[in-house]
Amino acid sequence: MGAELSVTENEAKYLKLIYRKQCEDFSKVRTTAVAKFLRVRPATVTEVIQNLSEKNLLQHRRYHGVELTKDGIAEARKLLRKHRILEILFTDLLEYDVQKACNEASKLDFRASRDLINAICRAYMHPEICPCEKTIFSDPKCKKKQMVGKTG
Amino acid sequence: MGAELSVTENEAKYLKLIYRKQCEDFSKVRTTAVAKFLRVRPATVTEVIQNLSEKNLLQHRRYHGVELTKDGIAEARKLLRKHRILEILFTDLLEYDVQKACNEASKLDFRASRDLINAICRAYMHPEICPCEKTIFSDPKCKKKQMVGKTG
DNA sequence: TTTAAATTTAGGTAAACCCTAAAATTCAAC
DNA sequence: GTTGAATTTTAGGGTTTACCTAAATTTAAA
Repeated sequence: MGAELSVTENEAKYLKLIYRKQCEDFSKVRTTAVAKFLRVRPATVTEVIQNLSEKNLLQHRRYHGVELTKDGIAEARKLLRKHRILEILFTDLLEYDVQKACNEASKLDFRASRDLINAICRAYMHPEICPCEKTIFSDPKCKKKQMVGKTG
Repeated sequence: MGAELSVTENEAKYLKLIYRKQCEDFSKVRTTAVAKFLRVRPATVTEVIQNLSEKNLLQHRRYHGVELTKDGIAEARKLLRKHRILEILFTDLLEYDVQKACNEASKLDFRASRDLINAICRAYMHPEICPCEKTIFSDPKCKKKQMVGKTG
């Protein structure tokens, strides 16, 4: 819970990847696999993992892999929420296919403000799954549109 | 025309600013004014200007200000097209006010792909002015939607 | 012509990412 | 159990980006 240091865009990329592998695919996160996927050297992956660990977003047992902390999971979900809401926008409004939508969303998700994402979420009636069927995490600050006039 | 080096996000910010001041407001671009606006020191502005000059995006006469080159103007317009198309999206779909739309667009414009912008452009029927009444530069690759079936 | 304001140069710092080479560790096959 | 291949980590660098301060330099207005 310590004063959380900010995450860079690159670190965010690792966080999303780790979350998806670990929490959604239930597979082990291997340094070499991550390195291959991101086209960097294993030593680079270790370094980033150590940085994320210093920011208390994951725990790292040398040679034994990583585990996201509570904060790490929360951060990853915030990022994936943004990512997936953007995917909804791109498939819906622009008729992009899933792959293309995911690609574009990856370029923008980190930069998109929480407010912007919530506005898009509202415009699309608070979707609960993204085009690839993954769950879109909710944001307590994302309010449904106010009804005007009497209810019923 | 030389093999154009890529522009960083920060340099893109300067380019947009310089274009707006010089080509749209017809006012002189002063180092100190830019520094004040971007909250950096004048020496920093000079440095960035020198980098843009090395990339052939503007000409710099020491102590006498800058002038965008053909390439610089083209690059600035590409960026401002992206910025303004995003503004259209945010004011239209999300009912953002001009100020808010501009803010959010500034965070994303540099990262948004040409293809994405053109898809949004199409979805909004190829708008020609942005919410702040500035012109949206056109992209020759941005095709109108194909009509299906017979015309007329 | 002087001098205040604006601009540029010189010489830094820090952070973000990435690398290679070498060392440490794991684990699976003997 | 030992060993050796594969994996992972450490150590020590490198580059780029983006900033800064302090000291020149240049401009332009009084």
